[in-house]
Amino acid sequence: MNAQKTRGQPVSLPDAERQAANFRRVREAHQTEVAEDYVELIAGLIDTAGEARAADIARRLGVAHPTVVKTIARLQRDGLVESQPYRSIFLTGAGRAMAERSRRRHAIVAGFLKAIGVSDETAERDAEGVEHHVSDETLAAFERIIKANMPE
Amino acid sequence: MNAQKTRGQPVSLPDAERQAANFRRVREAHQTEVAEDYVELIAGLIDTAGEARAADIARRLGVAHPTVVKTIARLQRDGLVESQPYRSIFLTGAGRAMAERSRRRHAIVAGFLKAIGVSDETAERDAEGVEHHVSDETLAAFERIIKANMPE
DNA sequence: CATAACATGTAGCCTCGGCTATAATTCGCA
DNA sequence: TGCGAATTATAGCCGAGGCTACATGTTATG
Repeated sequence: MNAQKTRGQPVSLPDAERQAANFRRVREAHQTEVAEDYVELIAGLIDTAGEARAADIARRLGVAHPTVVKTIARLQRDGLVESQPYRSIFLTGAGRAMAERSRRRHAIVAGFLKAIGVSDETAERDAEGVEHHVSDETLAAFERIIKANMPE
Repeated sequence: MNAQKTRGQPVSLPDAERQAANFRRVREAHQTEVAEDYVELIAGLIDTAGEARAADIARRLGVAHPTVVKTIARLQRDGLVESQPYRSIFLTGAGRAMAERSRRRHAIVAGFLKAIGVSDETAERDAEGVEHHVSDETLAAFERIIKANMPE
């Protein structure tokens, strides 16, 4: 339990375990980041373009197409998308659900940043990175503030 | 230049390039995340415990020690830390500078979240993930709001 | 002062998410 | 209708960041 008896100072060591838990959470979040970005993008492409093609995804993400192909295979393995050789990509129910959640998060985070005076461009940029790391509690706080600043 | 002439719908395609740039930025940010976490943690350990040992870092991060050893080697290669076999770890000038920046970011993000009504625990948790993705502009907006909510 | 307990290092494995180069398909259009 | 161009797939590479198992140092203390 208490590991700092033999070497090193007593060190207070207030919350090593909690800190570790936080870092672990971030690492886990990072594992789903790519998936969230893909399904969100795929949903958007299906909406606006009628279908999601690997080449488009690669263009929008700024990566090479083989990267997309490999990632899509992973997403399919994980039950988020369906795809057959040389055909466009579809979302499964789980994929659509994840896309919806991501979309909502993204909109709230970006909207919030704009509401507190961040420029549109920066808001979009930062939202892309931040959206994967905000808890529901924080998201709710963001919504509250958006609403409060709205009616003016 | 315009790649959507032959196949696929015209698609409006408003800002594929900008979107790609945003994603690229997030990927780059992610490459420095681990480094930031390490130097920030090392700085903290040196301050509170007098020295930074690999075992402590592993405990605080919630990873196995070999992971820490390997990462420290990378950080040393990149000029952020100094370490010799079986001795504790030191920050270089660059490492200290990065640690300072990270610490400041972390404090601002966490403080901001608390200021808008997020619980302390959640604020700390979310700050850990969010801090790596907020631009200076957003950070400034956060500070403004902290200050505005302070004097009450 | 010897040794057990703990810290550190090494070897070797894995997955993810990038890449380039090359092969295979599909589709638009002449 | 058939061919060339664009798209998609495959092979094989890389580094980051995880892990376990095992080897080697260090140190506290009996």
